[in-house]
Amino acid sequence: IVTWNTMISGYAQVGDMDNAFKIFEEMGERNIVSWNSLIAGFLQNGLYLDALKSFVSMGHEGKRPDHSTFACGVSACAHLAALQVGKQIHLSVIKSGYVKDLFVGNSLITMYAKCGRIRKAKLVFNDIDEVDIISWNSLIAGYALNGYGKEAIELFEDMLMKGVAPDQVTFIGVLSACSHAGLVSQGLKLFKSMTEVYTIEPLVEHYACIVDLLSRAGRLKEAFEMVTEMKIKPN
RNA sequence: CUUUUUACCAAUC
Repeated sequence: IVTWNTMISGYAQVGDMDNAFKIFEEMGERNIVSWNSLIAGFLQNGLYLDALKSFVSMGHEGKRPDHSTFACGVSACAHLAALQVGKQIHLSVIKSGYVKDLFVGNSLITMYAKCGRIRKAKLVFNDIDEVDIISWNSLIAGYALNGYGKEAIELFEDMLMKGVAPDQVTFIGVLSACSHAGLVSQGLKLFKSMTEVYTIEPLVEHYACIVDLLSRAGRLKEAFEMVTEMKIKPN
């Protein structure tokens, strides 16, 4: 079974979900990891509906999801903005006792945030005993997505005060928040601190946030200069 | 052997 499972995730990692699924169907006996590998594979390849369908099929076959399955199922709902299904899965998470799992908690934050339920996302965050960088990043990105620039920055500052070191994903979140909320000088300041204080090399995503920030503010000349002068190849 | 967070644009809701 382990060999078959490894093949499923191997195919998934190279983006070949047709063969991953073929292997899954052909194997005689499956365990929870077989299902998780398939569902995670769909998720990683952007096939969210297939991920969710597989999550449901698994239940129909009488298999109980574990923390990984739930994290993936909730994440699929997040990407699909499937709030009703997401809430249902949240209920079964509670019933099955996986509500304390960080991976599950973090995916719930994202799910509620992507469904526009930012207050609920914050509640889930607050309910987690020991949040990690992913929890912070998830909620910050959630605020950004929903246009709450000030809150995103406040959360970022809370994070720093708790001694958590931001990473590149954190900055994608805060910079995107600044762009959506029109916080131009804040955004530029954060971008500067990212490289100078936190010594994080900007990715194309960070430049995109700044170009977006400047462009939305009507500062097209500076936006253009940012594109032409950026250290990496623009996409 | 499997898990959660990651920008812009367009489309959809």
